[in-house]
Amino acid sequence: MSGFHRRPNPLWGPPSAGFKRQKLLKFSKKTDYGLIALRHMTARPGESITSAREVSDTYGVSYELISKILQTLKRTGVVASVQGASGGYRLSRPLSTLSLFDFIEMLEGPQGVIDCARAGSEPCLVSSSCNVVMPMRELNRKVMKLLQETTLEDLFREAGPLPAHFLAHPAAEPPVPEAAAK
Amino acid sequence: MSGFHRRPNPLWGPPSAGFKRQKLLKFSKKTDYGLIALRHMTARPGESITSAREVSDTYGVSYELISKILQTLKRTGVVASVQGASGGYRLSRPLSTLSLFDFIEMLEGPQGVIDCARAGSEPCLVSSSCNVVMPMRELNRKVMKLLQETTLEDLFREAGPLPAHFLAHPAAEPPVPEAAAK
DNA sequence: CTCAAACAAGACCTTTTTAGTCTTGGTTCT
DNA sequence: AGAACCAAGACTAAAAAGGTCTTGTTTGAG
Repeated sequence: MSGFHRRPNPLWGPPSAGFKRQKLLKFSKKTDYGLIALRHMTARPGESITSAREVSDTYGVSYELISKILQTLKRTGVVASVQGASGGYRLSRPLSTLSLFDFIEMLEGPQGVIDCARAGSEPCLVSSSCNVVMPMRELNRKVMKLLQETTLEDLFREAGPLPAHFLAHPAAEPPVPEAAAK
Repeated sequence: MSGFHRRPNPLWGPPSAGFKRQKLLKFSKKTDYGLIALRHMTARPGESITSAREVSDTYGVSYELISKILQTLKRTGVVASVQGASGGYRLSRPLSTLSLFDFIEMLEGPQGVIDCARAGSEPCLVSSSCNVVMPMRELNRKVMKLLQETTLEDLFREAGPLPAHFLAHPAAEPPVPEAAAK
């Protein structure tokens, strides 16, 4: 071996402050985009229907992505879809009845702090007498409770009104300088 | 050299039905193993020193992994290390002063619900007037508070005493039926 | 009655993150 | 001197997440 390759490893190594990304309670973009979409829809009381394309154009997120998310939300009964040319999505239940907990589970699957319990023969190497699982469950319960007590309405109300330029019709006047160039 | 323990390691086992993995508040194994190690150490008041090898052997987790974690914990002042043949690690502060929040941050990095900040030129597509960020921050604050209010001592106390077979000296009597074969 | 715009669904690819292994070096007790 | 530690980092493999592409169906408008 000729010498040591001293490549900087961005993960793991660096002193104390080299951390890169947040985790814990970091919802994936599904939740993120889902919230954005619902927020957008609720903020336009006049127009009860919103297309995935509109959300995609307004916020610059991938059409397919937002599409999938809205489809999931339709399956779980949060929105209803309208087929056809001038179709789209519409809220099908008041957001005051939708907890953040439920919303997240819809998009990200079952939530929990620990998943020692598995389908395999042995649940987990240490689980049979794992001293960590039990107290974690308790913590988990508390966090979940917090999420259950927060409705999307609460969340959006705290956020204040949607800025005007998000409400403008994309067709009416595109505020983005860059042309679609399609 | 036929190397190290070839344990099956079924932690995080096979894909379950439907959703594959839990997220949200799912700590990585770092936190998991870190807790196990600290728990192990606190449960043996007589023996104030514990080697990484001992933890690794007792719980069947990779020696290198647990080693790295303990090294990190040393860097952050939770444990102190003792070099040499009969060296190891020892708690260097009471766990009643260590919040779960701090512990997790030590091992996983800064925590938070949202990271709109992107590596690109713009921080985030919607961040400048994102209606979702603000209320999320509030939620985040609550969750973090919960983690801050829980100390590792609380966590372990709730868990009850460590089963006896985890306390036995590995050298004294190996409780595992399968021989090390090396 | 055709076309454009929308929903619907799923296969596929790319990147990032995580878990785990390997190597080398240094310390201290016996 | 050697065994049993800690210490630090590079490297590899596997998994997850994010994103794209493709194909099909419905429906309103011209």
